[in-house]
Amino acid sequence: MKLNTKSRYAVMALADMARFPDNKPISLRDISLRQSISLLYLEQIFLKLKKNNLVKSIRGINGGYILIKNPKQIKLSEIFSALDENVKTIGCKKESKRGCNGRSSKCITHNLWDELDLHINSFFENKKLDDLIRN
Amino acid sequence: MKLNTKSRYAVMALADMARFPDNKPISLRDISLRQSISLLYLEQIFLKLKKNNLVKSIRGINGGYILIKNPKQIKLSEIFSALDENVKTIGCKKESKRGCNGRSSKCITHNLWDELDLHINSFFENKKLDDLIRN
DNA sequence: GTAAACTTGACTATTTTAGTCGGGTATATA
DNA sequence: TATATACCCGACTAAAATAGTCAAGTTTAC
Repeated sequence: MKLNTKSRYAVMALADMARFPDNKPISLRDISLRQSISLLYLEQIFLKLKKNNLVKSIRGINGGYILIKNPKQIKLSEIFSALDENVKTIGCKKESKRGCNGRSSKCITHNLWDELDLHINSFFENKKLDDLIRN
Repeated sequence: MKLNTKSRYAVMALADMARFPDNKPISLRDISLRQSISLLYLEQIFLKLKKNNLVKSIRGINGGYILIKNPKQIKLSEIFSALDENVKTIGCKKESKRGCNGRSSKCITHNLWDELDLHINSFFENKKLDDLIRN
């Protein structure tokens, strides 16, 4: 069970940005160097973050990205959903409207995964970006 | 973020078994049919469950597997660790003794993943096989 | 003795992951 | 106004993981 690198790097990168409270644009190049994340990969990640209104971009020299919201208000769950991460952590195979695993009814473990899902989502709902940088 | 099928099927299969309180051996063929899981795949899974003392096997005709412990006492965490599922849900890349992502110190998100890990593990520690079949 | 059922290791197609590549466009500053 | 910096975007790909299958057993109840 693993979260993918895109999500992890997104959190890392945004946490990196959150450390600088002034509103200057921060370039991906700087984040790349500080956090040891491939620049090209960061670009991919930030396009999604931008599309989902977590950051805004300033083009050109001295450009970069700026956090749109206050780190105290950015939930980790927002970051994951910006990256199309499965909000559902697990699911039954070939789940149709009512069935699991190709059967016609809910499988024996169906409610379990729903519960786990809630459990994990609530963790990410309650955790803010700002929580990461105060340690 | 997904749990793999081996883990899911293991829980399904054991929950299936737990529904029959008498101590008769239950064949993988029956579980396979009831839960729509490939027989060959179940065999692979049950070898691990056996090695880790969650079930015992009876060979020959009318054979099958028997739960060793009471379903009230079987934690889901035991099942996952029997299948070598990463107990750690997430980790930093190239983590060395003290560093993450190839750096010389803990990364900015390190503690976050540790916390998430605890959060998820406690869910599986507290959930018993028996909880699944009383619904 | 034979069929049901467990045992074991090796193999493999498919999918996902974790990126890279190439070719843009916008803009601050010299 | 030239140019370097930095964002923009879709397509591509090597490697790893996943989700199984296959072959060739052994054991034991009937």
